Amino acid sequence: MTATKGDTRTRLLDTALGLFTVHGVEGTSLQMIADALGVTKAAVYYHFKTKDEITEAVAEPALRELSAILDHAATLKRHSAQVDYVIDGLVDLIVRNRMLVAVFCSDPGIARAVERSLHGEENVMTRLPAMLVPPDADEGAVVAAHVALAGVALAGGSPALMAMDDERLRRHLGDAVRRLLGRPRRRENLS
Amino acid sequence: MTATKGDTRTRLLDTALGLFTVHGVEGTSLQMIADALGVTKAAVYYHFKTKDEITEAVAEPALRELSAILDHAATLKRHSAQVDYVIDGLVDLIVRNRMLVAVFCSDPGIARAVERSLHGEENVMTRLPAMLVPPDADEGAVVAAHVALAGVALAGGSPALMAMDDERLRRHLGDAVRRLLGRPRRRENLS
DNA sequence: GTCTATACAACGATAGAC
DNA sequence: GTCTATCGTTGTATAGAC
Repeated sequence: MTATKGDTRTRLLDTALGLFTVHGVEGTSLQMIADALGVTKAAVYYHFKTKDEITEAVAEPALRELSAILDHAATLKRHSAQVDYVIDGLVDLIVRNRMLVAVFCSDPGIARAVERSLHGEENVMTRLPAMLVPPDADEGAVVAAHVALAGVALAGGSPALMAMDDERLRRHLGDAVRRLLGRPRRRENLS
Repeated sequence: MTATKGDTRTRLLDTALGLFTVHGVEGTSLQMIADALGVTKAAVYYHFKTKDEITEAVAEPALRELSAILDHAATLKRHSAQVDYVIDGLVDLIVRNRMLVAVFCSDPGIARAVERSLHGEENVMTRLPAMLVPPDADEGAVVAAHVALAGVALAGGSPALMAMDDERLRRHLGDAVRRLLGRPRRRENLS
């Protein structure tokens, strides 16, 4: 909203994300952000009332995208189509934001941000697993879904896999999730 | 070593773990630990030179156990036997330390501790995935192993699965990892 | 050896002047 | 919208009492 009002605010978020990826959220002080922007700590506080608000704002676009994926999946009729859509969307989202995911997965601040996530709706982190398991799923399937979600997020940001290019990582992660959920693998056109 | 020397030191670690599980590592100050023990901040500082040293010491027993599992697995001849042993041991270790895993997975301090992990040996976090994939594994298998490890650790500490009893969680997590690695499931005697 | 007292720089955060 | 000044608290550090 408010159209093109954010200039310094946008610069601030870009700078913060850059510093976060280098030093981590905890390792980045408001002073560092202010110095990098050429302003004072108090100037930063004008745009954001708290440090948590900054990390929240940095992560928001990705979370909003995830929420949109879930919303659209919910409109699909067949459950298998829903699962396919969510898997593809989630994997793509993670791969596209690798560094961001890597930084935020190992930081308690982002966990807080996700908990009271977007627009007060029901939490994204509870909608996700619920969407991946069929309505009549047994306990094992629920655990498998949690392993798949946690694993794909953390592995996607893993330093050991940073060298792999997006396309290959996307395919491998998708395969892993589908195997875990006991679903047939689709579109095996390449390789 | 040094036999039964640690009284306050042990109490301190117990207290710290308790506070960590409630407020998180970052949310627990040395002051809180000192107050809970009825001593001064400086007294805490006598036993540990830094806060990182405390989190490291709290996590050390579990990391040492994990290292022992890898050491013993390395002595087994068949690769499949190694994988089976590591999976069972890792899953059991995680389930037994659920809260600890949950707390430490979302904290950058523990990541630092794990990095320069135990006794200067080669890192546990690099030995683990290497042990799970066969020597001639393709790229997809490597990614799957990372997903399995990250997923089982994070899912094991997930609040959504806290209600599940140890035995069932252990079985489901083991099944998930084996399915992800494309291995046949063993000992399906119960259920 | 174990602790208290005290101090310090840096942190997140606030109030108010320009 | 940005500043200076200041607050309380944090992690870290030293000196010295018992």
